Amino acid sequence: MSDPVRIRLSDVARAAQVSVATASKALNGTGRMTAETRERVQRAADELGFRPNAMARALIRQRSMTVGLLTNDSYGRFTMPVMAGVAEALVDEGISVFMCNIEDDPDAGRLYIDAMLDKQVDGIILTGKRIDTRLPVDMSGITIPVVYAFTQAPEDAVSLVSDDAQGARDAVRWMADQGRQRLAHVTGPEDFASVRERAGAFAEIAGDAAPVHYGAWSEAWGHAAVARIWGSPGPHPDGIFCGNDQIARGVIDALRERGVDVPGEVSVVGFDNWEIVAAATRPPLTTVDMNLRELGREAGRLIRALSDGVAVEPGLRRLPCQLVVRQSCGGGATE
Amino acid sequence: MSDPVRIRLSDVARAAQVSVATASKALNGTGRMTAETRERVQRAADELGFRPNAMARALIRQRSMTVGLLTNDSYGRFTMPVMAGVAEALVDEGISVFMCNIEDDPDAGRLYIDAMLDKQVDGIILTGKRIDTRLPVDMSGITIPVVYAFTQAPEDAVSLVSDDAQGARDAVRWMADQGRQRLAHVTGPEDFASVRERAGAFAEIAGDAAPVHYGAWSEAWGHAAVARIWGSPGPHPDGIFCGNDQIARGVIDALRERGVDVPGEVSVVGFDNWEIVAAATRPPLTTVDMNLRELGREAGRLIRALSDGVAVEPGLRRLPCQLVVRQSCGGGATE
DNA sequence: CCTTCATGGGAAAACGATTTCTCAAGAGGG
DNA sequence: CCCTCTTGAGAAATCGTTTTCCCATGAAGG
Repeated sequence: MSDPVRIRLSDVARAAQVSVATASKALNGTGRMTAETRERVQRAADELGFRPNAMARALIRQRSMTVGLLTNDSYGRFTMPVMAGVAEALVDEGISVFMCNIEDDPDAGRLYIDAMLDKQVDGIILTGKRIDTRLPVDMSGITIPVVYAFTQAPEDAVSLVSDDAQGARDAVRWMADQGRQRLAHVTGPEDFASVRERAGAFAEIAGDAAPVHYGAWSEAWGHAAVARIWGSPGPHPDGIFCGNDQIARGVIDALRERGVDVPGEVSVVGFDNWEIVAAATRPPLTTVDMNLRELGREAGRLIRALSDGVAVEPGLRRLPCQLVVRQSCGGGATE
Repeated sequence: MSDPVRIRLSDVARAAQVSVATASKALNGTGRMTAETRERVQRAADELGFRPNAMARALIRQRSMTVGLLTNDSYGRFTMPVMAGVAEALVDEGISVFMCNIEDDPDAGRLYIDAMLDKQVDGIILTGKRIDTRLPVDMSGITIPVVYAFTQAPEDAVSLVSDDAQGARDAVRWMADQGRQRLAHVTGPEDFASVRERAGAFAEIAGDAAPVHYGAWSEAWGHAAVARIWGSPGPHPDGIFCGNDQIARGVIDALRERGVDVPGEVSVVGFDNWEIVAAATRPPLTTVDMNLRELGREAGRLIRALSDGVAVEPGLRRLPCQLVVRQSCGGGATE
């Protein structure tokens, strides 16, 4: 019941009858010694269950093997996958991640950044819920590596976003390939960069004459948009590309309520691949996945490279999105 | 452009013309010295922007001011609020949280637990997505404080869950108070402890004769349940308590499609207060909030107490849920 | 036989704080 | 005038590693 004391390197050294210096070198594969000595130390370490104290190691190596992840996405919709990717990319190196949620509070931002700096993190990844707003933190004067992932970044920073335009193009092209001729776009507020980007891509494929309806990021707006479109005269669209999955959900529900068949009469495609929404629509939603996990993985790799001193070209990197085909658009698998 | 060197305590000491020992004591408010000296050191520290190296401090104090948070809820639905609460409770003490997601992978579990131990965390909080399954990690032999929050715990552990029975009772009682007489319960799979607990509470208030329909945690099941109930003869329920918000959403949608007015003819109450679902139902959903953030806060407090050596009674603590009244049940505010 | 050199291993200085002693100086008492 | 006691401050040990020398030893070469 006594506190099972932690085994120190000196304990291993004593057990193996060598000095701590030799023990350290043996376990780290550095220094020169006979194979026999190295093995003896290894064995002793294993038997005693030695685990090096990361604090002591960090102190001398000047590397804490820790990175900070700051987000303002309290809901976790975007952050959880990014974080999973980051962790995945770094776990093999024994690097762990400190996650902090600052919810748009600049004070919390300062507080957490300071805490990270005090803890000597090797790098900071900033991530958020919106690609065109910055986290309320002042990163000037920070000398450790910083990577921006899915949040707005200064020009000269290393940053990562999803290639919304490509994703949108793929989605719209897919509808066109299904033979849809009269396409429409129902999306969120025009002041979101991702809205403009997706709308631009939509126009690129569907033509400048194809209507774009701006509104809110909600199911309610999807409903309202359908009411508006079907309420006006003229031929109705046979394909609707939605700015996100919630809007798509609203659109599909509204169409069903009007007796319009999806995907028979109208194809619908969403954006985000938010499983919980996409899988629950009737029919299940064909939508664009932003590959946030891969984005997180890349962020992790970049942070690692940077803190290893590898030169990394600054600037914005766009990572490809992927169309996930379900049934709301025809032509899909029967998932 | 040169690396703005970090200020060390020795720099402060030199600037204030005292020894590091005195500087340390001055800044920590310990030791004996004239007020003038203390202030001088303080001033020097401020001017230089001194921030103590947490690693060095942790090494000697044997406290890393860090806690680990392990979860298997990759989606973050439950973990994000818990984590926010934990961070909130600990940030004032300068304690940060290491978050790791193990997604039910025992290898990842071991890996992350070891990483936390190596990093000398002062405690570990285990949390999950389900109250009646354990995380796939072996906690035996762990000597630092452990708190279980919203996940199954050994008998003699300190653990925290939401009081689902109380939440369910409140919800059902609320429907009864609205004059609903024929109550039904549509819920998830019977092998979930929370399903049984909520169903038990339902029966307690609605009577043992009131029907309980077990199924899946999905919208689809909500639909199916309504089809089944309304498909059979006899008077239909005028109040449906649902096992979670997704089921409630399905139920409400199905009722609307049948032309049954909610809340006019039938009241519906959900469970979870998953904003994104609850706010999008038509009408907005009255539902039970599990107060996960407060649960996280309490977990943080407990971990802190434990690592301060305060004695904490082991065992299960149930934290109250709260009914959030919207419009799906009548009687509510007009939010 | 003497010099040089490679080799295995250890002593000790870091890393940046905290904490325990120790000590000089001045105050006060007899 | 001497002794004791308080007070302010510093020297040094410590936390648990890594890393840089440095030193024996024995082999090889002239």
